Amino acid sequence: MRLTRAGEYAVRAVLYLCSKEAHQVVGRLEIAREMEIPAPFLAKIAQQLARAGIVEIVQGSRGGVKLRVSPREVNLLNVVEAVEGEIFLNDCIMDPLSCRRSPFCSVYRVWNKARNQLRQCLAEASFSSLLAEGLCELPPKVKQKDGTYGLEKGNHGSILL
Amino acid sequence: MRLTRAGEYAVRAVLYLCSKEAHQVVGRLEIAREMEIPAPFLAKIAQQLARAGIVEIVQGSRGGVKLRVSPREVNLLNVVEAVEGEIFLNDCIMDPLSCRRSPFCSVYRVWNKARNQLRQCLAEASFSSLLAEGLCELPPKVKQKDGTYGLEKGNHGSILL
DNA sequence: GATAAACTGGACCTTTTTGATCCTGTTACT
DNA sequence: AGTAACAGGATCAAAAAGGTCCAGTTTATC
Repeated sequence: MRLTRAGEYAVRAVLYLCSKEAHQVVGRLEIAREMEIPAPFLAKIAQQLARAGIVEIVQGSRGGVKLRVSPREVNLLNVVEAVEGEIFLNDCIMDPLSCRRSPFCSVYRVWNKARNQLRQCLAEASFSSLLAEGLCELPPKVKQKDGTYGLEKGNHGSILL
Repeated sequence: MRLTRAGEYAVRAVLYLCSKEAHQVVGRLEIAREMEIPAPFLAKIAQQLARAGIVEIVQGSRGGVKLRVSPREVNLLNVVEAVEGEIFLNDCIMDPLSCRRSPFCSVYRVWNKARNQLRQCLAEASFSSLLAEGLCELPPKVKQKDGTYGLEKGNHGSILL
């Protein structure tokens, strides 16, 4: 009942991209370094985010990843479900046939409510709102000329979840 | 991000016990048979429920499991957390030190809200209310002389999640 | 056009978790 | 005393999580 590392890394990566200028291509190694994500693993995660239409992967020299949607249009639910698959909480909701009584079961109804509530909560958290709240930094945010928010080169973990 | 089999079985087992008369000792094999739970696995689960104070295990001949609390006093959250451990949804909430910025992180705050909401939802679902809503059966419930609700011998899955 | 930088997709690997089973010992009813 | 039933630890297989590696391909730049 918990978010996987892949899900966590995906959120970090998208958060980093959102802190950059729109449609800017960012190298995989840069994201991995700044957000403390294992670089080869990030490659897999980026592919899943690309399949979900959240990012676009640019091949070749000077390639990398760029955001395909605006930070206002993407939320925690999108990103988490892109890498973890749809959230169901339990088997009888994922596959109602796994339990013959599902539609009539009071327990089923509670889980279904819990699931809807959880997905709603994550869907309400757009990345623009997450960034607006301070980017997870201790010092007050300062917009810098490269478009990032107070991220020094080599300052690992300035944006961390 | 889903309930384990152990969690599902625990809910089934407690639901079955709640459908019996108060403090009635029910054999492990009976519960396993009626609720379609692997019997040796149920032994483990019953021990966890006992450690959590939800049931009491009666040893010796004619032994088994009995409820230690009333169906009004036990809810889905109690039972699920008894076998799965406390629900956290993600690592940074389980262990705030795993991420240096947790208290200042907007993402952390969203997950925390989601977690509280989920636990609240499960906590509101007492077993007495779950039973009141119909015990997951298709036919209207009929109280029988053995204290169960419409469970015929060998009618597997009359109470299913 | 050659080279180097960078991603692709699949294969592979290790560790942890899940989902059990089994066996010896103990408890308690008859 | 005998037997029914649980305790608790050891064990085990399958699946998922978490990652790594490599041969191949794409693209910018010299």
